[in-house]
Amino acid sequence: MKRDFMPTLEDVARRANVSVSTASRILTNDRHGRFSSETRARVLHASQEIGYRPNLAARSLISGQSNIFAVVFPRVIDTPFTALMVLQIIAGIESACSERGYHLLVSSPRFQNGQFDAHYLQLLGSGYLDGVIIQDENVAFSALEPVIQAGVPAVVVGNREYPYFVRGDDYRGGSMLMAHLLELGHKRIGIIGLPAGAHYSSDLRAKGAFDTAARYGLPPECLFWHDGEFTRESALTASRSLLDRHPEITALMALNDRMAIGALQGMLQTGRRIPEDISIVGYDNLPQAGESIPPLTTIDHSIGLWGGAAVDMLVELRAGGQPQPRSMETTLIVRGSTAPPREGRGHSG
Amino acid sequence: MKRDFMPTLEDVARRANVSVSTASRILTNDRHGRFSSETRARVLHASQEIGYRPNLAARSLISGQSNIFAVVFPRVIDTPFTALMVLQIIAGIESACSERGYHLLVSSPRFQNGQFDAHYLQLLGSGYLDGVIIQDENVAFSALEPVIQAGVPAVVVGNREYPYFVRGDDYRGGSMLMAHLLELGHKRIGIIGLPAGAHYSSDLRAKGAFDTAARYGLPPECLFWHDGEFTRESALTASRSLLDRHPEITALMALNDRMAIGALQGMLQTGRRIPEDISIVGYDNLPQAGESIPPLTTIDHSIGLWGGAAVDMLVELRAGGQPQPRSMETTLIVRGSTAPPREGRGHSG
DNA sequence: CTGAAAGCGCTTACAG
DNA sequence: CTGAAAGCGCTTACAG
Repeated sequence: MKRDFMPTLEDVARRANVSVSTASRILTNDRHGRFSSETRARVLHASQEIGYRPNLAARSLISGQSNIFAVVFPRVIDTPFTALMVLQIIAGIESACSERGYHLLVSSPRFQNGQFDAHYLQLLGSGYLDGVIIQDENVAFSALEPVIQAGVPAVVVGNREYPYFVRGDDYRGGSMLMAHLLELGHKRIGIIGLPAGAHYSSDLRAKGAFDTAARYGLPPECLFWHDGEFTRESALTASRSLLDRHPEITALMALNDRMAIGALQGMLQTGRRIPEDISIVGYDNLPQAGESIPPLTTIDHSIGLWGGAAVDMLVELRAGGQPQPRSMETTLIVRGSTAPPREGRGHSG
Repeated sequence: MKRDFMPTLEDVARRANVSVSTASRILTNDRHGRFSSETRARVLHASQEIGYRPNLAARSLISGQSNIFAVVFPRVIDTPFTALMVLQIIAGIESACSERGYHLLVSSPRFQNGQFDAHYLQLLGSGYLDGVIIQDENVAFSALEPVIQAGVPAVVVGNREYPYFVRGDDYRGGSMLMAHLLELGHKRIGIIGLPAGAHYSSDLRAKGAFDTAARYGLPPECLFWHDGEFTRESALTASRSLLDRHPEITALMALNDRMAIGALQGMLQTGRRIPEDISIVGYDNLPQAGESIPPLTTIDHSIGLWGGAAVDMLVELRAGGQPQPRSMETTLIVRGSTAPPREGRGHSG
């Protein structure tokens, strides 16, 4: 099953007429011993000639390091690999890993019967992983817990509590969105987010929004909540039912871009125009947010930079350091999906 | 750096009062020896108690198997990890791997200075990989080549020539799209695809389309080609310039859905209505194709099933079998983006 | 500056 | 049915 002939260190050594130790030291740039440049050249040359590649399993077994990081996105609320948000992050991680000489494994563990699948647990305990970058937003259970138990260095992406994290400022993002709508003059606002208490980031964004409404003097009865599932479909439905029940709403705040796009489509289906009849805002600033018609007002929290930051932290962690957690820049991006409410609307309930 | 205390087989053996060999055999379900159910129970129990997880590096070193597959999408024409098409495939592969007990590594090698990056080559020669699922559509150079050289079992996804593949029928897909437009009555058709001779699948789709036009008696001068890059942006521009130069065009065929969506947006920007003023078709049947307004007429080639099929083939290959390559079902999905040309249009040039 | 040797944690003939 | 031993391909003290 194995490739017919894979040259080993011994082959290199023999060919270069040195011991295996010497070959190993030269090939790994060991600071031990200053080999004559002649020896060094011989080894390098021999290695080249026979196409030597170190066996990573052997190296890993002896050194306790695999040069493999894993990115884990639990399969729960969401189907991770088709969510653009997740992809943006993975793309950044893959680039950074590749630049720094790490390989990247992807894992999307399932949670059932009170625990994560055995395959995931086996991976964590296998010694294969030098580190894990993990999104762990579900309040009800933690995919990070088994990582900690296994003693694998971890960096969290998002809002679960952990000393090493990369995240945006979700509270502030929610705040900015609400402030933007209020300053445009909206007075009846629908909000679509995950059920309260389920998801760290969604909760924070919502809290930022509610607190800000209060600060601006808008009573809670003027905010209309509808549960969503972070998917386009869920918000398509949610937006329609929200406006069926509360036609006085003049602005819709979706707690991610995917839902904002769903809401936009839902509103178009009812014949409303965006932003003339209703304003819509999202969160994440996915590429898609700029491509919808009209383009979405949303929050940018620099997700393209998360992957690189997370990998850097993991590398530092492995080197025995205590990396600073990273709160990424979070800004409001105003585009065409928001405008003041039409005259005579939004001012009385 | 390694977890402080990782129990080994020896720990299990000691605790269960058996030899390491016995512990190993029981834990790996070796058919060698029929252990007394009492011994078996003791070992299983001990293993449970101390939370034993096999060290995969050791296992891999001795067995020559890692239980790791890699999915590789070269970073060339495209930025793989944000293309939904790629993601659909990866999602399928990840599920299938997880079900069958394999871990999944992702790699997106860069091609420069006439070869792929060292990191990729090192991975292939490392002995870490039990198999590779690879997309290798670029005519100019091959990411599959080094895989073969390294002796790693491979399955190709798409149209590069190789005995083990999973793909749709791109020639037939291109054919069906063209036939659909011609039967609606279109006589001046724009086509946006990758530059001829660059990309296997794009070329086949184009060839299917051109051949079919000829078969229907439409002269080649009535087909207007514009190079694209498989991205939304490229088609947004391409569609506009195509119609600037050839306003007689009544239908646009984009060789993937992403470009079809770009074309749709490009046409909307010029004030055209879809499908009244111009019909648009895509390829792939991504979820997004059904969500645009109007939804896209496109080709479905079952990409959700590709991952599972590819993993199955790899598993069979590793078992010494000769898996049948798979041509996946390829069908025309007619939606709202196509209609007959308006009266008096498309009939004279 | 270089080498012989031990050992990482497993699996698997080989004996019994 | 069970165990002692060799060995997978490396790295790294320990000697010289």
